[in-house]
Amino acid sequence: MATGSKNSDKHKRILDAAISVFARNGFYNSKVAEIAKEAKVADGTIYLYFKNKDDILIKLFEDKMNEMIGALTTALEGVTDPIEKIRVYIRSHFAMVAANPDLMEVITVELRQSTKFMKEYANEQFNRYLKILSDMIREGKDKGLIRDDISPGIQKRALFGMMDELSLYLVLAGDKGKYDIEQMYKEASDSFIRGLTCYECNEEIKG
Amino acid sequence: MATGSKNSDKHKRILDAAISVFARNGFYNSKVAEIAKEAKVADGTIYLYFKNKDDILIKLFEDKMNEMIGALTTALEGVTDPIEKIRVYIRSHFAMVAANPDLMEVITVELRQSTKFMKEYANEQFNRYLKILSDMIREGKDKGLIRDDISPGIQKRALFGMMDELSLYLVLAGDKGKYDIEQMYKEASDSFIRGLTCYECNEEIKG
Amino acid sequence: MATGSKNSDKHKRILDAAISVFARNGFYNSKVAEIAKEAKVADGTIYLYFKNKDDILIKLFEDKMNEMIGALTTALEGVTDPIEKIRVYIRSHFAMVAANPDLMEVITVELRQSTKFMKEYANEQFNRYLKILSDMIREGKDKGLIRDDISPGIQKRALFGMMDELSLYLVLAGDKGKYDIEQMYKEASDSFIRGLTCYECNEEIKG
Amino acid sequence: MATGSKNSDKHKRILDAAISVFARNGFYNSKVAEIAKEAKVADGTIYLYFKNKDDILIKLFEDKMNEMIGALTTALEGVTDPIEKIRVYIRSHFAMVAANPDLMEVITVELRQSTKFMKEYANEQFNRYLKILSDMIREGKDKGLIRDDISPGIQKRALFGMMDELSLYLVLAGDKGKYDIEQMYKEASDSFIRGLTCYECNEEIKG
DNA sequence: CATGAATGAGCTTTCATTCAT
DNA sequence: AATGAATGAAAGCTCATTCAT
Repeated sequence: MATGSKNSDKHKRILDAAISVFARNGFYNSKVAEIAKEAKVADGTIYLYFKNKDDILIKLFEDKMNEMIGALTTALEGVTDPIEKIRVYIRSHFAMVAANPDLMEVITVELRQSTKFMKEYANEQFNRYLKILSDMIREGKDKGLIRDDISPGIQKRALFGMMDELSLYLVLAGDKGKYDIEQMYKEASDSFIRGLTCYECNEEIKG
Repeated sequence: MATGSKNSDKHKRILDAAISVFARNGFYNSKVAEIAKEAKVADGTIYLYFKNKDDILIKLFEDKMNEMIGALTTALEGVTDPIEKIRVYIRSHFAMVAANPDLMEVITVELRQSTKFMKEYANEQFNRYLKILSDMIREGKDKGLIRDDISPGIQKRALFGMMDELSLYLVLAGDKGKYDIEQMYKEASDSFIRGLTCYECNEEIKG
Repeated sequence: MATGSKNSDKHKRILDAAISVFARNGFYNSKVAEIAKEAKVADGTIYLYFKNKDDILIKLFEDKMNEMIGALTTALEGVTDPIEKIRVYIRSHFAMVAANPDLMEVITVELRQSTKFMKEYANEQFNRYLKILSDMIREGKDKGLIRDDISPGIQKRALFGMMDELSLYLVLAGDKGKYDIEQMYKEASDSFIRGLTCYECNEEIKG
Repeated sequence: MATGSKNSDKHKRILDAAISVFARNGFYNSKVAEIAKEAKVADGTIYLYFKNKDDILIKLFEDKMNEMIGALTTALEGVTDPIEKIRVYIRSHFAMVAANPDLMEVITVELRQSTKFMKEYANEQFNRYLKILSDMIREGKDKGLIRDDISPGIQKRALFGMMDELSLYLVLAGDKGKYDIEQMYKEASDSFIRGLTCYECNEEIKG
């Protein structure tokens, strides 16, 4: 009775198993039976909680994107400086990678496939996530901290693409990678922010 | 040579068909039979030119990555300024997207799936491609044009990730996108280069 | 008896639901869960009253065949003329169709499938039903009202087959049918009886 | 090379196997794999010739109904007397039963299930078949050989229903049946025709 | 070299049935 | 007796791959 999650326990177990299995094999090489086995439920049980195999992935994205948005929103609470917000985002994204490598691998690897596959579905959450990024940049522009000639709509994607690729590297390289998260955080945030902010560099670059 | 071209004709037709089919459906939802039909060859003929379905994707990457490396190398010929080289790369990458949207969609979308799937195979070409990027950055450092505290190994991925995500947007948005390639080129190159180069911004950022 | 009615209530509800569901989908396309839902009982409850899905159909036949035999017996009470008995049967059968189209659809459609499927089971009731028909015919022969060269064993099947097919038509055509029950009754009974009885026609037919 | 039916051989083998398997188990208890095994083809081969399991049954009906219509049409060639035509039909139907008991069992048993299941499909052939019967009866009326008060639309169904049920009995009883085909033919044709024709019986029946 | 009919392993999904509550 | 979540066997169908022609 302490845990009212008697049932939803299974929902979570299936989702966790799916993350692990998808990370190991990729979505298309994963078998529903393997997820069931890892979740310690019967094959059929999965279909009590999810419409079909696709639905597992979709719900996985919706769920986890929501969590990521929540975590990011929490991390940004009390941060007022837009530039600092960008740093907080980058740090928080890398922290996610360190804490949930399997999940991040799935999101990073499968979201691409799924950008098409899920055009109709989970993109909404993804767009909400991206919007947080463009909002930070837009706010920086409004406050005069970020250059006028910056387009938040382009830079949100540039930022996400950079983070996505660096995350993929971290996740796939595992412990064998040359770079640690701290170093990546520093370099990614410094250079990206410098790119958005420096007014002095103009002549140099254009000249 | 007369017959040689007859054969490679089919090889090329299969590869071109694969690009179109993979772009339309994704690798795992594409059927060998559909590729055969689009290439106007028999199903079995494909297995005279490729070991199996995976092999089509692998060879596709090797082939096209080689072409991209060649095109980029050609574009870089005569360019000596490392900073200018980065601009040339960005311009050339966007040009590829405009000229071969299907191909770029396949590479952009499937390379992720395949980074794992193809760990043993085509990565070699991909790494050669990435190395061109880190070489440009390292050269910039050596010439004092790029900051000392920049890691070419991290920045090559940051740069590729940014370009990959912007390309994906262009490719998926099609004509409906808000941004044109020219604008993206300008903004991506300016801000990325600014991020690598500006010495003056240090205090501002750190302070 | 108070609790007895509570129980048989569920038994009846399940049977009624089964009639409606089987009529709608056919036996093999009907789901136990759908019957349960329509009977407003839990899936598992069905297995307190029936051994399995097959058993529902078997009991349905036994039950309803019994009712039909009862109804027919009642209708025949006081009728002494064997020829009139045949008329009463035909009229009573069509009346069943009009009053319980779903039930008659199930019996008419599924009994075939089930003649095999139920070879061991419910045939007993069906044979009792058929026997009423042959008894009427035999009685007619004994009384000299029906021709000597008629085989009750064949004609009981001919009669049932005719009624079965006409019922099927009525049931499937619904309101859109061209013929009404009254007309069918008249034509079916007149011609069938004529076939059994006419002595004068012999030459004509044989000649 | 004599047999150009190299391929359609398989089509026929699958259909023949389906008849035998469906007759043995009924449609819904038959497995595609069992049909494949009996036809000595691979499971997948079936799907080169038929869209799905349902389609096998549908095509089976279309095919065999066509054959039956053809056989009946041939048998009727040169027969001018409508009454004789009815006899020819009855004889020809029983002959089909004797020659192809499995097929007739499938048609007889599954056509019911399928009257619903196939509402959209093969009914066309079935209706063509029925129409031959009503045409014979109508012709008899026109020539004054069949009573005025007979409805061809009702009697075609009565006739078919009678034949269908008698066939079912023959097919299911096998050799154990009490009646032989010759006897059934005589009794079914005599009494059915008497029912349609006798003018003299009127008073007797009505009175 | 080319074909495409044939193969059959393998996967998703369904659903009758069970059993802890 | 009643429930309904959970089970897992079973089967239809797909599609990469082969091979006789």
